[in-house]
Amino acid sequence: MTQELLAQKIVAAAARLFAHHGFHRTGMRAISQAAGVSIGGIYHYFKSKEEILLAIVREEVEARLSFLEELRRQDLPVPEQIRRIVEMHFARLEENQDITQLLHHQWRDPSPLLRQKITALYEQLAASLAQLIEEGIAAGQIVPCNSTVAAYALIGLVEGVTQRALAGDAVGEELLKEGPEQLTKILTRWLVPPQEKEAAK
Amino acid sequence: MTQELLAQKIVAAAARLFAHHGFHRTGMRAISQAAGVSIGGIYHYFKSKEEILLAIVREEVEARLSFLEELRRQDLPVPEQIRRIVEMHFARLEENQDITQLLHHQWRDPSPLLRQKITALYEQLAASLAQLIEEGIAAGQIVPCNSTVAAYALIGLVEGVTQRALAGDAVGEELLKEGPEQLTKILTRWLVPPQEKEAAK
Amino acid sequence: MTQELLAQKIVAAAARLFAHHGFHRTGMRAISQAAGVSIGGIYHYFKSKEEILLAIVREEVEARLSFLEELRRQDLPVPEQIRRIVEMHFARLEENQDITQLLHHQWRDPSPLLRQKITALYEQLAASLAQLIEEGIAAGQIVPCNSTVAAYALIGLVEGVTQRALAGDAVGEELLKEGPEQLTKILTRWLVPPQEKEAAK
Amino acid sequence: MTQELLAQKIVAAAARLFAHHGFHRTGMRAISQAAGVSIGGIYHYFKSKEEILLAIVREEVEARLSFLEELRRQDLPVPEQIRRIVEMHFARLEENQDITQLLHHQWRDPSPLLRQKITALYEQLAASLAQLIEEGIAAGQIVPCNSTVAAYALIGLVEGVTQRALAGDAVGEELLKEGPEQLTKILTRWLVPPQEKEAAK
DNA sequence: TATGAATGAGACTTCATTCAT
DNA sequence: AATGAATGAAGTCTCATTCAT
Repeated sequence: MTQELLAQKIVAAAARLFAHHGFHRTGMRAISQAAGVSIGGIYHYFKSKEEILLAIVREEVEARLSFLEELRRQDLPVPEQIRRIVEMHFARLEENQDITQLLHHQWRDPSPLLRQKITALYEQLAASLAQLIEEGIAAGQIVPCNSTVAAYALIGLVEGVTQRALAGDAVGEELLKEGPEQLTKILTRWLVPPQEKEAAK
Repeated sequence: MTQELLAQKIVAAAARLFAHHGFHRTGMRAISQAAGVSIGGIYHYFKSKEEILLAIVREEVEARLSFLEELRRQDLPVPEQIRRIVEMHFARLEENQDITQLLHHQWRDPSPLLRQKITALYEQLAASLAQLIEEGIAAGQIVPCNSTVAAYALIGLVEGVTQRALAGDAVGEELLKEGPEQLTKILTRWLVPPQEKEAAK
Repeated sequence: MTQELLAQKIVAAAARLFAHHGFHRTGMRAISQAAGVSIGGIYHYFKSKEEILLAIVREEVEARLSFLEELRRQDLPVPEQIRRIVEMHFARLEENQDITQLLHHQWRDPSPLLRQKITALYEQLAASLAQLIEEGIAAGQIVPCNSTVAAYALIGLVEGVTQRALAGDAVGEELLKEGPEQLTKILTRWLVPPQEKEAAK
Repeated sequence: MTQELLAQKIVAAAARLFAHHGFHRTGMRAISQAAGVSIGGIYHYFKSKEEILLAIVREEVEARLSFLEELRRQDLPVPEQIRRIVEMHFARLEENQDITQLLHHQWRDPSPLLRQKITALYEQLAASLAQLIEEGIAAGQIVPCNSTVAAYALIGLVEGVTQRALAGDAVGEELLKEGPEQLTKILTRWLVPPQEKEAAK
């Protein structure tokens, strides 16, 4: 219990520091101080600095995967599901900027082995989205297209906006405010066939 | 003259190494060997390692900006311009994966000061795209929308696919092959108003 | 009782690990796992890691000292006693390579204080041997010589062979097989006066 | 030139420290200070701390090997050759205690890989001695015996005495003074056949 | 101009030891 | 008595940068 709390504190501290200063520019000393643990203490919970990053990403990916699964159980129309995914993304963004920021682009930095592991995690998200899109196509709720391309395009589309939104300046705030609505519109135009749009009205 | 050639060699070597191993994991020694210059020699052309990265990004951003400017002079319909931008992106991808890969995501790694500089460069691209979109809206060639959101969404959309495309596996090849066509379709559905689509036929 | 058993297990585990990986390269965690005790548990029986090594060496030295004492009580001719010492060394070698290996050369590794303590133990062995040799000289069973030099030469002679014998390769096996007999021959030639040799026939 | 001098200084400093405090208890910081170089500087000449030890041992082994080769060219009787080897060993001992002390027993401490490398070097010495002994046997100058056993026994015999001789106490001084003569006597009795002994008179 | 030896701060990680439970 | 989480000093090594040549 206490142990898990400590691990949580380490992860939280590391996520914040990684997001602000980057993975390499964040030292174990900084993490240990931010988490209120000794340096050695960190190594009881994580075998290495890279493992901390892996834990952060894994946690976040798994949260999203279970969100997707739960969403799917509700049997909503696929366009509505996608709308909710975008909403979730922005909601999570506001409550936890650090980790969200980390999730996407930090994984170029570490060692090849870790990059590979993180990519594998990330892939699960894309695969899950691709499957969702294919189901939508089969149900006539989404226009036929290459679902793999679409999945990565969808992820990139949302990320492209959220990344910039987190800069903390005026443009960022605009994107944060307008983002969800605008993106939903874009996605509807892109993904939903005309007759479905009519029906959606 | 010789100097500029050497600087080019340094930039090329550094770009390749940064893209493959990351900024921090690439040492000056490795760059100097790959470029065939002495370590001291590098410091005649670049004040620091970060300046090399800055030069790489600046060069690439400027190439794209001048491409955009040239494109604009041709007075094509905006959707056609966007199509060509996507094409250009993929073309450049194939001929120079390293720098393209670098352009987008490496900028989390370096120091805050450099990050800021690179972000500023990057912003120019987004601003230019946003302006193009607004012109398209004004001309009725693009559906009305928040041009800033749209610009970042557009960039992210393309990047989301190209990032994954560069992994070098089977999925990557599929994306590389299908990407341009699929993305053009997506963009047409998203950006072009129905009546224009008819006209485009 | 249970305590002593545990202490024995710790000593045995530590001896094996020290012999295989060296004193410094063996961690308390490794010892605790190999002995099936918790780290804290080890500290109930030994004040420090160095005390474990000291205990190992002390035990081994004392075993040899009592062997020597018992041998002396049997009133054998000195050359025969020496022959039995060599035999004992090789016998112990086969049944407990680890500790034998440790006994001789590990003592350079630890701290000055411990080195001194181990050296003192070791010295007892040499002194005992020197005394035996002097008795042999007095009895005319051993050629006159500097008994101190002879004692250390004798120890080194045997160790030189056994050290190499423990490498585990083909040469090692040869030495292990030929060692006792060859060494006995060498020692006879070296130590026993001609007339005694005749008598020994 | 300067470079080699610096490397020599590093080796000398490291040898002294390794001999006095042991390999593991000697830090790179200590070596750098003792050698008057920065820590980083050491790494221009040696890839790692272990490479320093390897260089020390290699140098010493090679010095002895070339001594042996040169000795052999002089076509002396084998017993005389062996006498000179013992003399050389003691002479080198007095002029460079540190390295001599290191040569023999430090190699249990480092990593398995290094231990293997050092053992291989060491083996050359033994092989060279064994060959010398076999030549002596063939020439009737040495009593027939297993030359491998004899070589390791010979090395151990000398080492056993010199190791103890280096302790710096009264016993050590005695061994240092009496050693060469006593050992030569021992070796003559051990190795030289009776008729040769007569002849040697 | 060009070199690369030298610097030394700082990186990650290990480890013997302690102590609250 | 027994545990093992926690400590933090010290370990080896890397690296961007400098400067004498």
